[in-house]
Amino acid sequence: MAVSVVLNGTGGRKVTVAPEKAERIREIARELRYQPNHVARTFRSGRTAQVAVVFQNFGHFRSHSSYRGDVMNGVMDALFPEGYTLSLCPKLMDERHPDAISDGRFDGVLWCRPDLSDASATALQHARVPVVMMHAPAGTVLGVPTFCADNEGAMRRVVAHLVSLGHEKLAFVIDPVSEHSIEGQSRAEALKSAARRVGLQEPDVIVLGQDHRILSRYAEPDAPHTALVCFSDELAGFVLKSCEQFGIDVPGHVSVVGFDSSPLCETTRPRLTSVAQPVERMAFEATTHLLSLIRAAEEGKPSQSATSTLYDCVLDIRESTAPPPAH
Amino acid sequence: MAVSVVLNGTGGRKVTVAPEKAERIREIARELRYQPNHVARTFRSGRTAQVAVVFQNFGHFRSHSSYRGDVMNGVMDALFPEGYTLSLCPKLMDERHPDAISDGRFDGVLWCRPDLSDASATALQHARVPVVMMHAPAGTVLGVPTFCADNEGAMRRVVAHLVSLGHEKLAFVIDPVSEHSIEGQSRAEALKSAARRVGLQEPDVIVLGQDHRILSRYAEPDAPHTALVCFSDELAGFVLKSCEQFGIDVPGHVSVVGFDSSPLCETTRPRLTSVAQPVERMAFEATTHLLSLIRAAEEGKPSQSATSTLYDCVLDIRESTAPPPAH
DNA sequence: TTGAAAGCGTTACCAT
DNA sequence: ATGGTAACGCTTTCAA
Repeated sequence: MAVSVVLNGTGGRKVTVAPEKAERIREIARELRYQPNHVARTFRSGRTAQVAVVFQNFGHFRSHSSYRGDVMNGVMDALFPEGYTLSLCPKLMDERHPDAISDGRFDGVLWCRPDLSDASATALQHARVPVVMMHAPAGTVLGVPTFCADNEGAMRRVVAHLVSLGHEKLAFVIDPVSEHSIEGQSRAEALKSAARRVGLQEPDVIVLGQDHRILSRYAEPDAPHTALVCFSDELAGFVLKSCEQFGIDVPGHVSVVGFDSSPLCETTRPRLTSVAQPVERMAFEATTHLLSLIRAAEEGKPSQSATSTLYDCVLDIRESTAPPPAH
Repeated sequence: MAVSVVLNGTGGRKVTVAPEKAERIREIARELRYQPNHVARTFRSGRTAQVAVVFQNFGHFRSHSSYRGDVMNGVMDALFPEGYTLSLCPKLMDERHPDAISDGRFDGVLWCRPDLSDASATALQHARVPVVMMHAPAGTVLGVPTFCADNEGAMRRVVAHLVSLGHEKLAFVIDPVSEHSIEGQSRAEALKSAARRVGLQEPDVIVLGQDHRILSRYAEPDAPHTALVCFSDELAGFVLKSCEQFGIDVPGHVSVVGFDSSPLCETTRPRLTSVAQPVERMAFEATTHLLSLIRAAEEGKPSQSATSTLYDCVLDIRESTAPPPAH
């Protein structure tokens, strides 16, 4: 009816309403406290103006990590000025409902969860809405653009720093959960390849579960490694704590490097040297790209081939790295 | 049709379908990659299974404060197991669209934004969905339940701590934005009343904008106050920085107390004594209550009178408080 | 310029 | 047991 035209400015822009009638409509609407029903409009138009964000390791982000906050800041900065709503949906977080992606609720999905199962991968690939991934290398899922830290470059910087201090025997430390994630594999490989580049022996990969006794040997002069490069700051934090318990001096006996350069790094003793990914910027640009894909899809444009973007990481050098012990 | 019954288990539970037909339906659905349209179901049922959270001072939460993360953790812990989706909506964050609350998209709203304008207050009161507020004293908006820190109790603890150290001249420090918020007023009043209780002179209220020169006098022996109780950790952090610039020793010349006991408190020099609110628990319980209101409304139960819950705060004593300087 | 009608996908109800 | 029909609120198209 005319009401729709007057109040919501729609109506194929071919319809005009007499000014006085329009005024009367507005008045009555005010009187009745009329609110256009957003769900009905969404239903009719097929446009939800809503974007979902899916996080990895959901429970883990209760820690002091600022990761989730950084992602959300970037996402909101991209979404809100464009009028999009951000949605965190339990079904999407749960591996068991992978095709909730395409249930019509979301115009697009930002998938920050490289630990994907086969079912999720299939669902992502067949999603009826645009999807963008963070923290996954190019081509992880066919047709899905990726925004990822340059793990190779990051590990080259880590190795350069450690080598400049005199280290030769490195190890990569990872937790059993992340071990099988794409990002975990990618960082482990990147460290190995960076070490190879400078002629170092290949770093070992240490999977560190509940039992940290393996760390106890690092006080001894014949320790197998003098520097531990950790998958995350959180893990590095646990390593520091265990070292303290075992009477191992960091960085005197062994150097420790984290990943993310979160606020946690400033609170540990010693303060933690760590790789900084520009998480907020990655999230912002990934989301912006997602919006452009959404608009293209709405205008019926053919989907372009998937792009992939790598982000340079810097090494924030703090106090947990130093020359290895002299023999 | 039968399809609805078979695939979505609905259909007034009076309808039955022959097993073989049901199987055929399922098969075809699989073949077509059929996905029930969630928007249509929402439209039809009027139930969105979506709850909105509205934050205060949106821009401010880019800081190291863990506030927003704490709230979100509590909210998600309450929502996700019940299958509700969390939504952050730019319209709700924006004062100009207050009645987006009732546009049908949300089954309920958690309003963490005591800095409300008159328009928002009216919108909250007339909302067609249940609303719950955090950080606002009882009765802030008629009919809206509140979940709030016990500012009175918190300030009594702060005063007790400072008095035990020997302080007599206190001030409340607040930024110009928070000054007019309900929570700002409430904490200022709470400090005054706590001081009065123990026979201290009434604390001054210092509104601290960009210009911190007013702090320079605290190095002098006749400084008007020996302890500054700040509205937030963030503000306290700025105070610490300015003090350092002016050569004022904290806690030697003046003691500083924050509010929130966020991770920031561990990173400042000296580490910041601060009041801890159980933000995550508050958010969890507020959200749980919201869900119960939503269910009651769905079942057509009359709305109960609004409850209000106060949360005990503890004082985390760190390094920024000490006895006042001897004259 | 205005009004009437169809349809989006789902589900509840009521005839068969 | 089965399947047809109407309705949710909105927007667009078409006819008056």
